[in-house]
Amino acid sequence: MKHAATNEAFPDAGHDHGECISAALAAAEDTCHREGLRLTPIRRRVLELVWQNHRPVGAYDLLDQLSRDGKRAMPPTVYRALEFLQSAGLVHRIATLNAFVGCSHPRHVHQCQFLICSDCRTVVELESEQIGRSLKREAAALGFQVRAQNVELTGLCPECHSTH
Amino acid sequence: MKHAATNEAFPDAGHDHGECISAALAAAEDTCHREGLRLTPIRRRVLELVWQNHRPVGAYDLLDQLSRDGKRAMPPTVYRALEFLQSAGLVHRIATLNAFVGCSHPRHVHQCQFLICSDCRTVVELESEQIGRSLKREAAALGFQVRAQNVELTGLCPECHSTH
DNA sequence: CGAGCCATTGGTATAATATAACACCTCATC
DNA sequence: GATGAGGTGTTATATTATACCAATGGCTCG
Repeated sequence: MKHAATNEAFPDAGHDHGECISAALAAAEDTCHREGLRLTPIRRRVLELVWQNHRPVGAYDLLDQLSRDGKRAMPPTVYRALEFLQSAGLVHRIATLNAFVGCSHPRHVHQCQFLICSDCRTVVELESEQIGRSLKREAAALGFQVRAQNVELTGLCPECHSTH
Repeated sequence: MKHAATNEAFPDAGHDHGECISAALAAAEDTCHREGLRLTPIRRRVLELVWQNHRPVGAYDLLDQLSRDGKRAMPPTVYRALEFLQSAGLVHRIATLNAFVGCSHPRHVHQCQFLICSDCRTVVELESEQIGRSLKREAAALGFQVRAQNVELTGLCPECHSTH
């Protein structure tokens, strides 16, 4: 899941995205095997479609694309696959967009923060332990016990920022 | 907007919620007057309904309650009021719940983090400058320019935490 | 083997959330 | 008294998500 020559977090236009996809699928096989989960054809296909780029995809977009595969699919099919993939940590839901992206760090549990470019819609997963801990700490100071974090930052990615 | 004798952030069951509501409405009058915005009867009423408690309310719940006022309301009415209130900083949208809460600190612009109790559904607005800055800083390190932050932490509030 | 069980999928229907588009009204201003 | 902007009423529809039931397929355990 290398992006161009630099080690920028943001995928540049020229990166080999096929590599992103195959890495994601390999990691998924891996994870599911390790955890005794079943990466069935539908689930695998949905994951592949989610990874078609680094932008969040809506469930109904996925549905259309699945249908184009030949067998017309119904909403529950997609939502079930997405639910599985989410619970397996392979896909994240972007709540502010009602859409889904592939998880960039599927091989380990993590708390992450999303950087969402409002221009090109690219999403990058920031993985700051420090922020995760700060949030927990500040919440704990009020007696609140955090179970799940959803952090979504909207703004401009380097590319879109520089061209405006 | 005092909550009981202690200075806990979490409203306890016994707090005088009428005071929360009237404080919120007063602050709204204030803000709108200062900024040249019109707090029309509908908008005021929606704000009042949003403040009926410290839990997020869905747009269609608000709609029902508005309708109970006598004049049956249609979705755009509520959504328009909510949009106005959000842009005036008087109401926040909780994306993970598709629901709305009154803003606890309407008198100044701020970045906030939501603590959402998954048990009693109470939402508290944490207002940590430090976290806001950390997020910006870490994003900036990747060349990302943050424009909006949406931070939602789900877990157990002190009350629900202690009774389980 | 075969009975029972559970996870997965297929499918219908519907729920829940949100917006587009257009008509009308009111008020401020020119 | 025309004009224009902001607000509201209303109809229709788009978008996102789930409830529910039937059928299938693989699995274990006796």
